[in-house]
Amino acid sequence: MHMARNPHYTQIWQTVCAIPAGKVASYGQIADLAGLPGRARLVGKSLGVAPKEMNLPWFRVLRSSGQLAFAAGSEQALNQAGLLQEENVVVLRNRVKLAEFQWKPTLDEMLWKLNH
DNA sequence: GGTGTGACAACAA
DNA sequence: TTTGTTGCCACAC
Repeated sequence: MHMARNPHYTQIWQTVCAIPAGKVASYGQIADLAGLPGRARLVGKSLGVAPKEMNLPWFRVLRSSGQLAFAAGSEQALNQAGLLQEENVVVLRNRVKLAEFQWKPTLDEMLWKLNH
């Protein structure tokens, strides 16, 4: 019997869904919260393959620097910046000020996941 | 099963 | 600040 190669995508998607509107998280932070420390790149990949119907708040996931993952001025970056600004997240020069907008999950927000 | 590739992170200049 | 290097690991060929 071999497991269906479930590469933790659902775990990652769940975690991304938990980011509240108006807040952002880094790829590494999502990986950590999903129980996959050091797998930030897997987070990016899993967002890339996530079904659109899932309506994931993918745009709330940024680099650890606060930079958007897409190149400044690219269509994707402008789209992401627009979605963030709809939530009153300020994007300047393709970057979000993490000190102001980074999600800091409370203990019960983290425990919520365990009840799944 | 070897090789190249990421929507990354940390660090060095 | 910006750019390059390296570590990382699951996945697609």
